[in-house]
Parts: sequence; structure tokens; C-alpha cells
Amino acid sequence: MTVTLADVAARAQVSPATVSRVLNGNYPVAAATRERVLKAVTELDYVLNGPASALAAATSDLVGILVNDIADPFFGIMASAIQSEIGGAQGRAGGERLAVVCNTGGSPERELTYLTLLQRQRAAAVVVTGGAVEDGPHAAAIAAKLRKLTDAGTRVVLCGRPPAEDTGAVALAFDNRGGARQLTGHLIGLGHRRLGYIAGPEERTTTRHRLEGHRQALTAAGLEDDPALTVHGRYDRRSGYEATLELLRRAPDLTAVVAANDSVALGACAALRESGLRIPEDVSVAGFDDLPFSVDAVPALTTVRLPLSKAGARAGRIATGREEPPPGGIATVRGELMVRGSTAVPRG
Amino acid sequence: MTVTLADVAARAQVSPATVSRVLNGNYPVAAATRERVLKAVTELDYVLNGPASALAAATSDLVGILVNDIADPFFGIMASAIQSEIGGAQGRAGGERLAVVCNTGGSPERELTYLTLLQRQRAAAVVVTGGAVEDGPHAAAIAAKLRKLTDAGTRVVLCGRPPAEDTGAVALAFDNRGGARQLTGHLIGLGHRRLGYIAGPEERTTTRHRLEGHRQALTAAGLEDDPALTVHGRYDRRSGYEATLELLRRAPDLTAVVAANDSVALGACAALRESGLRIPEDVSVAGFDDLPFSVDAVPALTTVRLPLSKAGARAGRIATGREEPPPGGIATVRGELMVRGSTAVPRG
DNA sequence: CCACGGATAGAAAGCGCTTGCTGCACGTGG
DNA sequence: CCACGTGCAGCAAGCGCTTTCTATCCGTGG
Repeated sequence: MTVTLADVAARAQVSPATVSRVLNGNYPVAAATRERVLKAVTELDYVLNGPASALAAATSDLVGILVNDIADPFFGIMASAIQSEIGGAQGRAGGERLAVVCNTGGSPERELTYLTLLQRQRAAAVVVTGGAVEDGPHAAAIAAKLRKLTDAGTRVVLCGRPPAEDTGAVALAFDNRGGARQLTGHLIGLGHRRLGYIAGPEERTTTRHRLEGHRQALTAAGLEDDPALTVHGRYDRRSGYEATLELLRRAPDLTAVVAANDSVALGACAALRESGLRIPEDVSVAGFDDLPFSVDAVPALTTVRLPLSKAGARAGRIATGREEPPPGGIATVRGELMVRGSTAVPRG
Repeated sequence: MTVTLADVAARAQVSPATVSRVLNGNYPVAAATRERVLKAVTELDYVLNGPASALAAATSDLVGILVNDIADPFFGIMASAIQSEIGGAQGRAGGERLAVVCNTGGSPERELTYLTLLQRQRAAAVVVTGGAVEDGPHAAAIAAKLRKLTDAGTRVVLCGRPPAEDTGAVALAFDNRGGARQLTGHLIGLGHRRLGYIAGPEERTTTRHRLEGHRQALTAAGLEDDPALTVHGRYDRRSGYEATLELLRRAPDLTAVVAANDSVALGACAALRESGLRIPEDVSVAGFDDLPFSVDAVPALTTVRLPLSKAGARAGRIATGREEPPPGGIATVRGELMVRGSTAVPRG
């Protein structure tokens, strides 16, 4: 039925051991023998049985990438960068790794499920992207699972997520706090005093950090942090739209809206426009992340650029052991303020 | 070191066979025994060895999803929908499947590599999304590989890709031709006579089909198909920007630009605007796919909506055997023309 | 000319799990 | 009261590969 190593061995007139060694290339095999084996392999169209070799070798070439929402370009870009450093036609032959991305939907349960599944597959490495949920029990469960993975020899790297102590995981964290501080600082510098803030889901670290940065900037400028000016929502366009309407209701006098990310900012723009407000003449709008579409918005979106590709690529390299982890296993990746047309000096 | 089935068996005072049966739930086990086993499992924190069970059972619970570009929301949305029907907490317990998405970058070589890797893992199913490349040898190699996969019992479904004959693969194809015809027809109906067309990469089926639809509409209206009005590029914003500049150089008198997809259309908008042309007063612009950001463009983009989520979900269900494949293994999924602000009656 | 070492190939013992078959202890009908 | 069917559990044979250890062959130096 299916071709096995033994079939190839028989055809090449060698032992299965030899075939295995040719395929893995980690043991001297005479050139002539190797040729003969390779010939048999192609003639029989032999494909190695992954599970069997993983079982025998007690390792696998699977690398898992966990993302919160694969449909969101933020994660898509990061996943793409990670995968490009892992999968496919890398230099050294045989180093074929299967990079697989798993969509957790941001739910800790699913995150845990996937981690278990990867553990079950004896994954070689796992990259977890995006902010974490701060709910105690969940966070603990995930930390414990990460710990188990690293103990079992799986390399774990967190990309765009704060470090998890005591798990042996390497972390490449985004400086969300600093970016947000800069962004809000920019608006304050322009003269804005009443800034609406559309935050993400309450329980996420990313949400909290960005909000903290925003508040730090307010405080630094001696501005009051009116709780009515902060609305929580999801990280999507729809949410930005609705939150903006709510903000407008609560504070018709605001002159700027800072959004949790670019998608939310776009929704905010739509809501403002429909409310008859011009951007940036009447209200300035700012986003976060600098996704590709942000520069095409009209007006182009002022935002904080996160080096998603660069960070992802680095995470991928660390995960495959091709780059040393940062000292202490923790590195902070900074964003860059991109000032564009959507923010301006407030009216009157 | 690591906990094995045997350890659980010892602790629960049963044979390994019994533990296996409890875990797989496909053989009668007395309730009391089951309890005991389950208790031992949690106490030991046992995690099944995936490769070992895949080897023994000659099946695995891996489902592969191939996409051209994971950073592109078009694929992100589809992948998300597919995965939502496959992975994680589905109803029936134990039915844990690991849905993995693989980024081919649109290259047939990598597509083949991933297919082989999945074959090697003895994947339960494979969903291939996005248009194919039409280069003969590559197409044949991929078809052969698909054939091998289906022969080996792997369910293969093509989502948003034309049927591959003789491969045993189920196909859910988008009606790109019809959508494009409708879209261009809409523009012609508005009175446009000189329409620029920004096509995707030449060798892709999606490109060809959309272009064919466009031309059918032109022909039906008795319009000449001026080859100077068609420019090929990639499926991204940048490409749309450059192609538009080129079109403007070639035909300053055009009144409409039809783009291969929404990202390209956005690039086109940017180029037009920078050239001092207003949309839609001076030039109408149309896209394809109706990705989430298209409605937020200013003006909102006229486009053809493809039911990405719906199609993806269906593909996922078929891949997991929870839905019957369409009769003949082929179904065509139609798009819907979304007329919005970016298209209007031409000036003068 | 023989002993010895390096290079290469083979034998065989698992890796951890699934599953067909056997075995045992009941409960039931004759 | 015995034969038999049923329900559960265990035995043991692999699944296809890797890898340690051993065997063989040859070239070389003494």
C-alpha cells in the first residue's frame, strides 16, 4: 500500500538503517550507496512517515505560532514574518520545518488547548503572539503550560507579549506604554485638551499598557483624566465606530480621539464623518500599529508604527535557534510615532 | 522523565490498552474503571504522545490550510473561517483537531513543499485556498500531489481555486469571471468608455478569470479592448499605485480604473489623488473582494463582495466531513456587486 | 605478511501507542 | 444446576522509523 523505508531499502539493496541515514544525513554513507538510495527514493516516490520518525527520534519539526485573530492583519503580518524565518526552503537541506499557525480567537481556553495540542505533537518550538489575558487563573494555567513546554525542550518565544516569569520563555515585548505616551503627547503638544480614548478589551495586557501610556502623557501635561473620556471595546472597526458615537454623546467638546489600534481608528473616522465632523479640522484621530491600510486612509492616519515584521522575523529566528535570545530572555521593541494628516491643531 | 500511557496504566491499576480506550472513547469501559483512569491522567498530568498515536492508528488529527499570503486579509479571513470550523472546542469531545495554516507565498514550489510536509504528517485533511498558478509543469506536479493525498485518504478541498481535474479534490470556486463582468458592466452602464484595468500577476488563474470577465463586459457593450489600458502587477497596494501612474501616462483620458482587488484599488486611489484627480468626479475606481477596510475608504469603494467567511466555513466543514461535498465535487460561489461612492457617472 | 584502525553497512532494540483477539466473570435461560 | 452469551479487561503484535552497537572490509604501517 504505502511505501515504507523498508521498501526503499529493499530496492536499493541496503538496510533500512542506511536509508534512514541517507535521509537524515547525519552519518557517513558512501557516495555510491547514497546515490543508489536516493534513486530508489524517487523511483518509489517515497515520503517519510512523520509520526513514525518523530516517535523514534523523540523530536518533531513542527513549530507552532499562536495568534489571537488570524483575520487581523496585525497578526497576519507577524505570522507571515515568523513563518518566513521558519518554514519552507531554508538553506540547509532536510531542515524542513512545518510552521503552523493556530488561531486562538484571544480566548485563554483555546490558547491552552492549542498549547496542549502542540505539546502533544512534541513541537520543536512555539511562538505566542499578541497580548495576554490578565485573568489570574487563566494566566497561571498558561504560564504553567509554557513552563512544561520549555521543560520538555520546546523553545518558547513570546512575540508582542509581556514576559512570563518563571516559564523559561523568551519575550520580545512591544513598548506599548511608551508608544501610547508619545502619541498622546503629540496630540497634547498640538494643543488638544479634551481627548477621547477608545481602549481595547479590559482584560488584555495590551489594552492596559496603551491606556497607561496615554494616562502618563495626560498626567505629565497636567491634564485631568476624565473617566468619561475612556470607552472600552474590541480591537475592531465596528467597535471603534460605536465607541466614538458614545464618546461624542458623552463629550461633544472633545477635539481628538485616540484609538486602541488602527482598525478602531478607522471606525472612529467613519463615525465622526457621519456625525458631520471633519478630520482633522474638527477632531483629530490617532491609531496604533500602523498597518498597511493606515497610510491610505483619508486623511492618512497618525499612528505608532510597530515593527511587526522585524519582530516576527526575530522571534522566528530565536525559535529555530538561529539567533541568540536577548540577554535575560527579554527584549523590548519600540514603536515609532508616525505623524500624518489625521491629527492637527484643534479648532478655535 | 515524560509520563507515558504505561505510567498512567500502572497508577490506575489497569492495562495500557484500557487507558488508551478510555482516552479514545471508542470501546466499552466500565464507568468505575474510566473514573480511575481519568483520575490517574490528571494526577500525572499526562499528555498523549501525538506522533506515537498517529503512528499506531495510522491517522492524525492535523488539518492543513494553505494560503498564498497570510498577511493579506483576504486569506486571513478565509483561514479564520476554515479554522473556526475545524480547530478547538468543537462539540464532540476528543475530536481535537489541529488546524494549521501554511504560508506558501504564492510560490508553487513552496506549495508543493507544504503539501509534502502535510503528506508526511499524514494530515487528515488539507484545504488549499486562493488562485492557482497556471504554469504547466508546476500545475501538474501539484495535481499529482493532490491526487496522492486523496488516494491516501486525506480529504482535500480547494477553496477559492478552480477545480483540479482527476485529483479527487472538492472545489469551491469563486465566480471571478462573473463578478468582474458585473463590475465592469456597472461602470459601462454609468457611461464609462475608457476603462483602465490593473490586473494581478499574469500566471494566476484568479487574474485571468477576472480579466476575462472584464473583457466580456467590454465586448458585450461593443467597446474595443485597448491593450494599453491593461497593466499587470501584484495583488498589493504598492502595485496598484504604480500601475495607476503607468495607466495615467498611457491614457490620460481614462475615466475609470478597475483594480484586481481592493488593496490594489486603494493604491490606485492614492495615485489618482496625488495626480490631482478626484474620485469619483474625475475618475471612478472599483476593487474586488470587499475586504473590511473597503467600506472605510473615502470614498467608499465600489467592489465585488466575495463571501470569504461563508465559503471558508463550508470548506472547513467539508474537510472535516461534517458536510457533504457538493454534487460532482464542484461548487461555484458567486460574488455580489457592491456599488458605493467610488464610482459615478463620468465627467463631461 | 599480519595486526590494527578507520570507514561504512547491518542487526536489532526500542520509541509510545492502538487494536484484534483471547480470557474471565458474571447473568440468564433451559 | 449447567451451558452459553455478554460485558470488560488484558495480551501482545505491530505501526515505521532511529540509533546504538557490532560486523565487515580495506588500507596501511610495522
